[in-house]
Amino acid sequence: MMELTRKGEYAIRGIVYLAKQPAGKVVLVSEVAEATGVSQTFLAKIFQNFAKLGLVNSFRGTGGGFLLGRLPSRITLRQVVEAVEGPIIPNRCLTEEGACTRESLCMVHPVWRKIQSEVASILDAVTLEDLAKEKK
Amino acid sequence: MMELTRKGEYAIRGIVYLAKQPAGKVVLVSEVAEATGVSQTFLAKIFQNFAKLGLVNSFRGTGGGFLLGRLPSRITLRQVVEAVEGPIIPNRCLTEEGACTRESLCMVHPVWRKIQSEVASILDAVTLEDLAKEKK
DNA sequence: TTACTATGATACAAAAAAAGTGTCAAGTAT
DNA sequence: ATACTTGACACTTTTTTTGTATCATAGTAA
Ligand code: FES
Ligand code: FES
Repeated sequence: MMELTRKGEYAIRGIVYLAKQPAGKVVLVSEVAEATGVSQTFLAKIFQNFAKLGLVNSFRGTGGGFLLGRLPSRITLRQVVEAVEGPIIPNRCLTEEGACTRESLCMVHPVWRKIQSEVASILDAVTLEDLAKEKK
Repeated sequence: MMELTRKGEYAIRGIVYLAKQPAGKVVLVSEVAEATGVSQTFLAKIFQNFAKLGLVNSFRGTGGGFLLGRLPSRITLRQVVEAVEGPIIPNRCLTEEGACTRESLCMVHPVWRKIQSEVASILDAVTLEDLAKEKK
C-alpha cells in the first residue's frame, strides 16, 4: 500500500543528482541517466515535466542540459514527488465528490485527512539541500 | 500518490457494516454488498480473505454468512487495510534489498521510514468500534 | 547557411496491476 | 435429497505503469 512508483523514484534520484552538482553546472540527461541507472528516454520525460513546472531549467543545443530551477534549499521533496505522482491523496473521496458515503457522516474520512496532512508535512520538511548532503 | 484502491475502500465499507450489526448477528455477503453498493462477488472474495486472517468468522449453508471475528474494539483500521492492500510500504527499498542506492548512504530512506511509521500509527489508533459509531 | 546537438511534444507499445466474473466444490440446515 | 451459502481458483477486462520511437524545435559552431 501507498507505494511510490518507479517514476517517482527515478525522479528523486535524478533531481538529487542535479542538486549534488556545483551551482550553475549544466548536465546532460544522458549523464544523469547513466549515473542513476535509469533509462535515458524515460528520465528525459520526467525532466521535461520538471522543466515545465520550473523545478529545473533546461537548455537546448550543444552545451545544453538541465540544472536546478531554484536553490536546493527552496525545492522540497513534496514538490518533487507531487510533480510526478500528483497530489497526495490517500482516498478518492478526497478528490471526487460523494465517492464514499456522505462525507459529513463518514467516520473514516478524518483518518485519511490526517494521513494526508501528516505525509504532506513530512515531505514538506525535506529539501533537496538535505538530500544532497553526504551522509556521515 | 498513495491512493487506496477500490478493493481497500470496499473492504472498509464492508467490515464497518459488519461492525454496525448487533453483536453475534450473522449477515449475508449479498446483504452487505447491497447495503454498501459493492459487487457481491468482489466483496465475497474480500470477506473470504478476511476470514482466513480471522478478522471475520464465516458460516456456510442456510443461515450462514459473516460476522466479526473479534470485538470491534480489537480490530484496527490498519489490520483491515493491510489485510487487503498488503503492508504499508512507501518505497520498494523497504522490502527489496539494495533497490535504491545503498540504504546506509541514502538520505531519502529515513523519510520513507518516517512516513511508514506515521501512517501505521495513525491507522493503528482507529478501531472498528470508532468507525461504527454514528457521527454526531 | 549547414551540420550537429540536445531538449520538447506526441504517439505508440508492452507489461503489470487492479477490478471484476464464472465455475464448481464443500459444508449446513430443513 | 435439496436448497442455500461460503471457499477455492481460474479467467477476463480494464486501467495504470513503464517504457520506446519519431519528429519537431531551438541553440551552437563551422
Ligand atoms: S467520505 Fe471520505 S472516507 Fe468516507
Ligand atoms: S535506500 Fe531507501 S530510499 Fe534510498
